[in-house]
Amino acid sequence: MNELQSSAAIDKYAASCTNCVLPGLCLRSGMPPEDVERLDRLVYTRRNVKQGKDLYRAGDPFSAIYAIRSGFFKSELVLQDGRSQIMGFHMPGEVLGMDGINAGAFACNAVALEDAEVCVIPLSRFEEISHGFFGVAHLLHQIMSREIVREQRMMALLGSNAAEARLAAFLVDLAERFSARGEATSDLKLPMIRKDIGSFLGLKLETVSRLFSKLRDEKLIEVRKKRIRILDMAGLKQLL
Amino acid sequence: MNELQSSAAIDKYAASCTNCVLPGLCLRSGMPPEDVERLDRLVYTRRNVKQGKDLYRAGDPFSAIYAIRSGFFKSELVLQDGRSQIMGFHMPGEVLGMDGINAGAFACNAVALEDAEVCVIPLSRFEEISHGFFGVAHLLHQIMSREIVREQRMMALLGSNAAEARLAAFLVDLAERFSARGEATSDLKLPMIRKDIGSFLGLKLETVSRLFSKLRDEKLIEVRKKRIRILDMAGLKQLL
DNA sequence: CGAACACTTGATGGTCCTCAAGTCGAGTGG
DNA sequence: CCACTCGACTTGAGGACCATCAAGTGTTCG
Repeated sequence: MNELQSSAAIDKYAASCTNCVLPGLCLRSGMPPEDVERLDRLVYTRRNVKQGKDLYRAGDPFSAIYAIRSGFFKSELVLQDGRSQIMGFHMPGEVLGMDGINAGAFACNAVALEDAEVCVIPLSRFEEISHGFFGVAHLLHQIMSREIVREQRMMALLGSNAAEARLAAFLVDLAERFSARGEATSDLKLPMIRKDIGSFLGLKLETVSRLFSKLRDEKLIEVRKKRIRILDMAGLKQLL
Repeated sequence: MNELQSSAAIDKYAASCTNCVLPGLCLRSGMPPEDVERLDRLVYTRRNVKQGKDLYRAGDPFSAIYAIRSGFFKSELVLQDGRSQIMGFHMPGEVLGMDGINAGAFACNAVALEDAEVCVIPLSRFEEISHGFFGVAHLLHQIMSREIVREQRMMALLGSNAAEARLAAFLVDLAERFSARGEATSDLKLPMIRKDIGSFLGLKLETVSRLFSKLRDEKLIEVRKKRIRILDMAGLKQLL
């Protein structure tokens, strides 16, 4: 529906990868400048998503992938019985929507945890252009493969049975992803609620809360609602 | 190292997607005939892997992806402390090695559970050819996306806390994959040991054994060692 | 035939879930 | 501004489920 906006609006939100504020992340990471310029041609528009609204829902036809410019997202899988399972949290510089390529429809809901902005990369353009555009094709493969590896690590985490280790791994992972974006690595703002953390880690929200308290008692972190401060990163990593 | 074999051996094992026995699966699923012929040019050789041997190991340079012609594989992630986590089981018609694209090295060990044969699709060729070969590029994207979705479903399974449901889902998934290959859907030969099933599902081998016995007592399956017969598929699905 | 491995089954204990009560903070309307 | 409400979070008590430890059977292979 956003593709239907007026051309004035398109101009207003016209994206420019060349001038993108994201520091060498997103789709253009490691790209030579001439490729970044060509990448510009793939990106028609940006799109704003209000907190709590979704970027896409499971079953929506797969029409684009999205690069996050600002704001956190969660992706959730809704099961037949109505319960939902959090599949991951996504921060600026990361790419959303790769799960839609297979069936031609998105497999998850992508919900904004804060007011957010994304770059829209329409499907129609991207396979067409990457066809004659070697850098993009390889980059796309890398991003998809990274997604596969990320999920493999997550499966390994869920398979390991220590709840405390899972939460520690969750915090370490977030800290490293913040750090890769040049942000503070010890002072984390977690925009997601305890229930979603629990769903992601295969735990109940009460367990998550108890474990935060436990890590606090062990002097590994400080907890103030959604602000988590890491006091002893080495100690956290030792729990894995 | 297999790429170094004599040209006679190469001829002997020369693959032909056109004549492949796999019924519309593997890489060529849904491809127009002229594309299948072009696909032939990507596939240099086949390679045999003896039971218990590995096709590749974590850290090996990513030099090819592999389409399984015969035999089961498991992929395992070895953690720092030496314990290993099973990431998945793979049957003929499926593709192995997608996790290597990202870092340029494989992330998992791929181990043959039976004597097996794979088609080797060298990296050097495939990105080069898919560059000027639209059908392959799209197909590759689909296969990678399918892998992402498969792992998402697996994560959802591990997040749900019912051990019996996990094992039931495992059996249903296997039955459906056999069925997609035109094989018997109720009489399954599981080439993997209980310990690996447990690792995959986040359970201990004793629990897996107990759950097989429980499903047997509930008249949902018959258990004879590695042969599992599904007596009540609807009943199994109801456990999810 | 012996040894190593795969598997099954039992007893016990720990971890995490369930149910429940209560605090804190944000947002709303009187 | 305060009372109210609602959602997010914390903490406690009890119990279910699965892991652990252990013993024993069956199978494979040199």
